[in-house]
Amino acid sequence: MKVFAFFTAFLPDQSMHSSSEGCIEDDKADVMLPCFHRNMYDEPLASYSNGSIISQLLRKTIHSKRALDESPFYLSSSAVADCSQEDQSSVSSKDSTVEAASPSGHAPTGASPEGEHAMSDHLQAKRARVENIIRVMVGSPNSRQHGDSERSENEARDTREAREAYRENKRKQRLPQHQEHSASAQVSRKPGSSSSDNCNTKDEECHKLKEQLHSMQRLLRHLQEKFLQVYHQEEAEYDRDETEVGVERDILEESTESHYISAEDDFERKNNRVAAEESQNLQETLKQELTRAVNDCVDRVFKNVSSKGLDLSLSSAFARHQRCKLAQVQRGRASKPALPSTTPSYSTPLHDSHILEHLLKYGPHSNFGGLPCLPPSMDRTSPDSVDLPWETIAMRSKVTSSHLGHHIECGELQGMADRNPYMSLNISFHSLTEGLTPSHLKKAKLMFFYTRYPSSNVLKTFFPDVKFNRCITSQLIKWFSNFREFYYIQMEKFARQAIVDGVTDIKDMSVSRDSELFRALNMHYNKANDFHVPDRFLEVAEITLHEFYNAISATKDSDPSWKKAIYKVICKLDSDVPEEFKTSSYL
DNA sequence: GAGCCGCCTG
DNA sequence: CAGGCGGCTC
Repeated sequence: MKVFAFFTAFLPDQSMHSSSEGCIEDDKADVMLPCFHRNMYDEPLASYSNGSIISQLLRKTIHSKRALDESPFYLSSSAVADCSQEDQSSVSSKDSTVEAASPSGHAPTGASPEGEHAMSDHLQAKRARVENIIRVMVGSPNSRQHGDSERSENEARDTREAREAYRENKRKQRLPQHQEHSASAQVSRKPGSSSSDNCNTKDEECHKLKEQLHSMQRLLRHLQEKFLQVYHQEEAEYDRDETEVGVERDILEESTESHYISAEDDFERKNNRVAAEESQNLQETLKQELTRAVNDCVDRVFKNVSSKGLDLSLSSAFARHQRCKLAQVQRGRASKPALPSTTPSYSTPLHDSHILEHLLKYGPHSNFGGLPCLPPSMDRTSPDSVDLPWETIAMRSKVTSSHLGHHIECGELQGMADRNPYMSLNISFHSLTEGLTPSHLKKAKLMFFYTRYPSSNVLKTFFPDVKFNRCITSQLIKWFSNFREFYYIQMEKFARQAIVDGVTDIKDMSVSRDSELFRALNMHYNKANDFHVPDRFLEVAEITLHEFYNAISATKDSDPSWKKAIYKVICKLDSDVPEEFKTSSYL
C-alpha cells in the first residue's frame, strides 16, 4: 500500500497519456506506459491488499499486455502476417473486424448490415484505428490498397494522429525534468526569480522535490525497460513462430477462423511459457528495482522533510517500520551503524544491498531471523533477549563480540549460508563436533548466569551438539571452574573494598545492574552485553557478596578453607537453565 | 580409582 | 583460559 502511495506520489503528470491507443504504433515500450500509468496507478490501492505488491504489479502488467494482444489488435496483426498476399488480406481484415465486434469469440461468417448498424461509432472508430495500426505494425505496403478510399483516408488520418501523439509523447519524455515539472501543476519557480527569502526556500523545496521526481522517473523507466527487454525477446521469438505457422496454414488451406483458433492456442501456450519462464526472472528484477526505488524514495522524502527542521521522531520511526514491512528483512540484515537511535539517516547502501541479497537468495519469506547479523537491540538489556532461542543468542553474541568487523562477520555467515542452504531456515543443523568451540564457550558463560555448578548431565543436556568424552567433559567442567574462580575473586574483592570503604550495614551492599560489581561480572560472562542477565543472578551475586562480607568481617578468612562454607551456600542457589539453551548451537 | 573441586601458575 | 596438582567423596 505504502509502496504504491509513494509511486503514485512521484508519477510525472506529463507521462500520463490521454489515450493508450495513440502511442501504440511504433514502440511497444510506449504501449506499456499507459498500462503502468493509467491502469495501475489510478486503480484504488485497496485492490492491492492481497498478495505482494510486486506480484500485483507483475500480474497487472502481464494482464494489460495480454489484454492488448488478445484484443483485435493482436488478432488482426497475426492474420495480416499470415495472409500477406493481396487476395487474402481483405478477408483477414473483414474477419478481424468481426472479431472486434464479437468479443465472445463466436464470430459470424460474414458482416451483416444489422451488425454494422448495431456497431457504435466508438467501435467503428476503433476498428479503423485497429486496422491502421495493424498495417503500421506489420509494415504491409499493400494493405492500404485494399480498403475503400474513405476508409483509407480515415486510416491515414488516424495514423498521422497516432504518430503525432507518439512523437509528442517522445518529445515530452526527452524534456529536461525541470521543464517537465514547470509544465505540470506543481508550483515551480526558476532560481533567482523570487524576490524574498521565503520564495527562495520554496524554490529549494521545489527543486528537491523535482530531483526526487526525476529520480523516481528514471527508476520507473528503468523498470519498464527491463520488463520490455525481457518481453520483447519472447515476443520476437513468438512472431517468428507465428510466421512459420502461417505459411504452413496457407499450404493446408485452412480457414481463417481455424487460424484464429490455432493462433489463440499458440498464444495461450506462449503466454503460459512466458509466465513460467520469465515471470520468475522478471519478478526478481522487479523486486530488486522496486525495493531499491522505494527505499530510495523513503530516504529522500524523509531527508527532505528533515531539512525543514521538523520533529521527525515519530515519522522516522514510522518510516523505519514501513521499510521493515516492505522488505520483511530489516531486522535480519540491519547493521548497527545503519540504525542510529537519534538521527536516522537511511542512506545505507550496504544495508539495503544485504536485504536484497538475502531476498534474492532466499525469497521474501525466508527466515531472516536465522541470520542474525542484526545488532543487539538498541536497548541492550532488552528483556526479549531472554526468550530468544539459543541460535539467535549465539549468533548475536558471535557477531557482536567478535574481534572482527561486523560486516566481515555477516560475510562469514552469508558464506556459511551459501554453503548450506538450510542454514538460513534452521541454523541448528545437527552435527556433533569433536571439540569445543568459542561458541560453546560463549554459551557456557551465559549458562553460568543460571548455574554455577552444573552437573555433567546438565552439560551433556545443554551441549547436544558436542560429542562428549572424558576430555571434553573435563574441559567443560574446567570452564565452569574458571568461571567460579573469577566470580568468587570478584566477590571477595568487592566485599573487602566495601569493608575498606567503611560499609557497616549489609543493606548498603546491593547488587544492581548499575553496580560496579555487576558490570565487572557482565563484562566477563557477557562481554557483548547482548544477553539479558536474569534477575536471579543479581540476587545470587548479592547473596554471595554478603557471604564474603560477613565472613571477612568475622575474620573467618584467617582459616585457609574459610571459603568452603560460602561455596556450600552458593552451590545451592543454582537455577534451571532455560530450555532454549538445550538446542544445539550452530557450530 | 574415577570424578570433581579448588588453588596455583603461566 | 588451560595445565598441574592436591584434596575430597563415592
